Amino acid sequence: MSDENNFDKRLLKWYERTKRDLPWRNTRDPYRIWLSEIILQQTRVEQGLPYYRRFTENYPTVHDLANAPEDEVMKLWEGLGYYSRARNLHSSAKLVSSTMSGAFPDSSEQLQELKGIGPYTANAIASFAFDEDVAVVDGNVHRVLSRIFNVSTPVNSTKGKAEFQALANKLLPTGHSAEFNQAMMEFGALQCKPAPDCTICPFAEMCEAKAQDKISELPVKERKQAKKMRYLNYLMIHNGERTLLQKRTNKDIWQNLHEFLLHESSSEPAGIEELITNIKPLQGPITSDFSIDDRWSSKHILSHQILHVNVWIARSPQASLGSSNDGIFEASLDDVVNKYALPVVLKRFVEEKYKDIVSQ
DNA sequence: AACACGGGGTA
DNA sequence: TACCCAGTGTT
Repeated sequence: MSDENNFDKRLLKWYERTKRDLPWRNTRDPYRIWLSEIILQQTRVEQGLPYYRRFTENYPTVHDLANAPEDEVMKLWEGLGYYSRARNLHSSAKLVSSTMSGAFPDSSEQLQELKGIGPYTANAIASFAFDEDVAVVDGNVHRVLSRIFNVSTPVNSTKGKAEFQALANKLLPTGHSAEFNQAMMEFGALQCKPAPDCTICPFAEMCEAKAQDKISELPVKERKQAKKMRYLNYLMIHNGERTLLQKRTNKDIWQNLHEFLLHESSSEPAGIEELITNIKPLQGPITSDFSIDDRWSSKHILSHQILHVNVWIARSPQASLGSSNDGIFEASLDDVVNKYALPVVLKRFVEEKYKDIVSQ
């Protein structure tokens, strides 16, 4: 139909007039495009931009990233969230650097075999770096297509995923996937926003959702997930110079990030005694000779849970704090700030309290 | 198909 | 508060 035939021309015209100058649009290097796409998963351009600059500066090539220590990669990712992205990034960099001698797969299908690359990212890299005729479908594309063509199939259903992908592929002009995909996402990000100004929209007169006054109802997304309440109670034992630290390894939030000795509970702990009872190594190789200096509390609201974070600051007079075979180790306070990646809430704690602790 | 996974911006 | 963001991996 004619509306659909004109769609790409109208979109590209808008794009040429409105597009932002973003660094990953000025390269064809698959490595940099891949890096930008991983960073931008579920992340706004403005938030991801400084991280992209940091990574390309520290790791100009995939080999540089592959050869970096994992703790260093996690530290560069600190504060960006969804930390499995950083682990998969590093893991895939090693694979590409070694077994593929630095050359990324050049098709969407093969790209999806890499950890951290799903349908969206594979199509993005394949189109931006290799001009493959595959359409990207992300949150922006859902908004744009559901509204202009009045598609109310839930975007996160199996049927919806197939439908939006097929529609986007149909609209894509052969041989121009890179520009078209950039334009679709830019249009969703700048014009067809969750609460858009339709008075300046180039599709206003052909937009089916606008004609039916259904802009605010589209796209349709099925939701669930109630917020969970968690109490993370930390004991920070230090001697003014070093402190005890451990790395999170469970299938849970903050995997591979560092934290102090932890006792998690489902309600506010009775007191420090509860921590001392429940943190196992305290009965063993960790020194029990300490005094509580201070207590710091903070409520951290995440998308799917509310974290009550309590930190008891304990000073030990002993030169050695002890350690154990439970992955607990001594780290200098300097390294806690500069070397190890911490969850944002603990990073905030350190920033607030670091000077107090070292000056005692 | 349903969940888990972060942190920050916006209305 | 609720929703959203250049989504992916696991169960």
